[in-house]
Amino acid sequence: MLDERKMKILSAIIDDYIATAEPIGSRTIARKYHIGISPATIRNEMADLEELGYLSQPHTSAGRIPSNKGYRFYVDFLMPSRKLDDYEQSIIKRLLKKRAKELEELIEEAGKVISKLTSYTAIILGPQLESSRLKHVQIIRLEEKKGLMIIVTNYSTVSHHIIEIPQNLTDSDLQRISNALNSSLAGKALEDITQDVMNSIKDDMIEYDNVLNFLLDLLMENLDDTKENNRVYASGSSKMLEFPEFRDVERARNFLSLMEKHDLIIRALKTSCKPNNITVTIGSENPWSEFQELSIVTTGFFVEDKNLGICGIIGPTRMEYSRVFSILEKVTDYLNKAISSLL
Amino acid sequence: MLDERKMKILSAIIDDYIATAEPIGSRTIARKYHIGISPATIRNEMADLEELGYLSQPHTSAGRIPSNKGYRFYVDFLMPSRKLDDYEQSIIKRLLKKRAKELEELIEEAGKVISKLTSYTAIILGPQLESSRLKHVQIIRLEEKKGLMIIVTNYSTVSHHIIEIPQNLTDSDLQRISNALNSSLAGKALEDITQDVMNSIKDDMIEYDNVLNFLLDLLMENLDDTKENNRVYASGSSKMLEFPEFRDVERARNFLSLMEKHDLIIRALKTSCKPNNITVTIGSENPWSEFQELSIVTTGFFVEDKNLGICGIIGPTRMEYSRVFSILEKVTDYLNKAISSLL
DNA sequence: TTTTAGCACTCTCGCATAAAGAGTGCTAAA
DNA sequence: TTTAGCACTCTTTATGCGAGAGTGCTAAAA
Repeated sequence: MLDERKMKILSAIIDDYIATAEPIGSRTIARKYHIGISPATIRNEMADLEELGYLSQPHTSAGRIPSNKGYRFYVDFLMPSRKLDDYEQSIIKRLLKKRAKELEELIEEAGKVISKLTSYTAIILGPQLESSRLKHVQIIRLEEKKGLMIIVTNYSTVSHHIIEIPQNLTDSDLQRISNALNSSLAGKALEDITQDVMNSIKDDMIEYDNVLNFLLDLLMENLDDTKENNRVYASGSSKMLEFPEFRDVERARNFLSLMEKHDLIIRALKTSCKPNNITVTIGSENPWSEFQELSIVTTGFFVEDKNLGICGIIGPTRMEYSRVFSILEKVTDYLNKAISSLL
Repeated sequence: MLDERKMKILSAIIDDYIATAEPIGSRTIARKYHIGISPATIRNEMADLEELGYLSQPHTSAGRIPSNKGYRFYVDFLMPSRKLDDYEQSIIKRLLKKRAKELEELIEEAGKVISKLTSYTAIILGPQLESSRLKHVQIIRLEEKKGLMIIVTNYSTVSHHIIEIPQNLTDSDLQRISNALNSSLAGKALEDITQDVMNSIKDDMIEYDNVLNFLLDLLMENLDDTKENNRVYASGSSKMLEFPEFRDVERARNFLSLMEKHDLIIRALKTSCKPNNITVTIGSENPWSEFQELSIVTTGFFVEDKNLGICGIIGPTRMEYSRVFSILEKVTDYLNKAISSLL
């Protein structure tokens, strides 16, 4: 563990580097942060901190910048906790006031708020509907052979699928089948609706034997679609180009094309996130090379204590962690409230 | 009008500039394109072309680059028409094979194909549902006071809205109201469903007088929502950073943040597009300053001769117009077919 | 009259050199 | 243990210079 003075110096260096993106020298520390020791002493301490792996030097005669280990120590022990200012408060509060009617809207809105307030890229994953319960399923006829299968969950998400209707079914058949499906499936968690459950329905409705297989298979398929609706809401990626980290076009391009690879993002966020806490993955802590120079901050959002999705922020490792934490915390807090008031 | 030789030279310069992004000198023209005259003569012609406004010079001792007027002339008169190669053909054909079940999917897919093949940003606007016909409307109860209103058009688009259901309505009331709405509204174009039409329904169903107003207002509102579903599908904007035009981060940032301003994009595309032709708006031909350095190529896509939306490409003014035209033409051609086979 | 060769001129780009500035590490004194 | 002093390193910025590319003009050739 570092002693008091080293921590003070490390903290000052990281704060300054986050603010300026320039390597920090001993003189700067002595001048700006009044620790009461001379640059020479600070230099010695800095050499120690470098040897311990918390700092590094871009070249011999430059100042120091934090290493990933340095950021990690900062986030875990040094980072000041921070209150939201009035502006941030008011923007976040509006989230709850918007009174969105559907979950997706709300989630998208939350993403926009996060990217607006932090200037980093907001990523939201979800809603993950495995643990949601089926509220309603209905088949409506549109044409002779074409129908609409509608699946509503208790989280107020609706998904619809255009399906083919077997020839010989009348409207009242469809209604009866819908009713039967509802009475046996409504209230069940999506993840619990397995092939077995489906089979037991078949036994109850032997009258429709010939067509039911077909419809149940369709329903199963559509439920799967609904479940794995792992949508990625990304917002504010163009703002990232304002950071000096992306002054190099090649880097900017890499970042932007990474943002278009939703599978990589989903994997990285899921790996990073422990839903109940706010977690940070700093640079090379992330196992995939695409994220080496980036940090990911994530936390889960919930409904009825079930993890519904992940709120995340992707930015350069030189990130204003303190600000990001405070904002992300508050936004998910409000998002949780907004979601439960939606149901 | 330009004489034969000037056109040859202008054409050579623009072709070369589109390929290399470097100013072209008289020697290059003489060497690469065998027009059979010496650099000195070409120089004279180039000076003329500059005076006429078709070319410009970045600085005194540089080669020439095309002006907007030059590009315009090129697109209107000089541009070679071009056949698609096998690769392009096969990618586009897959569009039709995909057999998407819904219009939105299809449109999104078309956007991806365009951006993949051109490397420019694809923008698709639509579907515009004003002229679509209502195929089905239904209200389903989800809870005591909560229901789902579903609107299906003859273009197979589905939109749903969670609504509040007046207390005193039974399920069979809902069904009866749904039926009544269907029989009086189904088959009508969305744009023809006006307040007057709604009022005449009220007359037919005086029994529900007290709640009907409320539901009809909701329906009206939701129909409006459905109509103005002016979604922007943008795809491939990160690829644009590969072009030397965006080697400057500031420009790249401007471009990317423009791509996030969907209202500006909608306005620009709508202004630019004459649905029945493929149209180009080059640089400052676009009235809004944000697009000064960009060109927009657009064309409409249709269903049953009704304009359903706009397919467009946004790229630097130094765009491979010939390639873009051929691809855009073919994609909308296939898109039109795919849409009509969807119905 | 049109085309071309020749040539002086202009401007950019790359490169080397130099000076300035920032910061370090080491040594020796406080 | 801390600090002042100093030599040293490395980057950044400015400057100058030559090479290269391209032009416009003039005068000769076709």
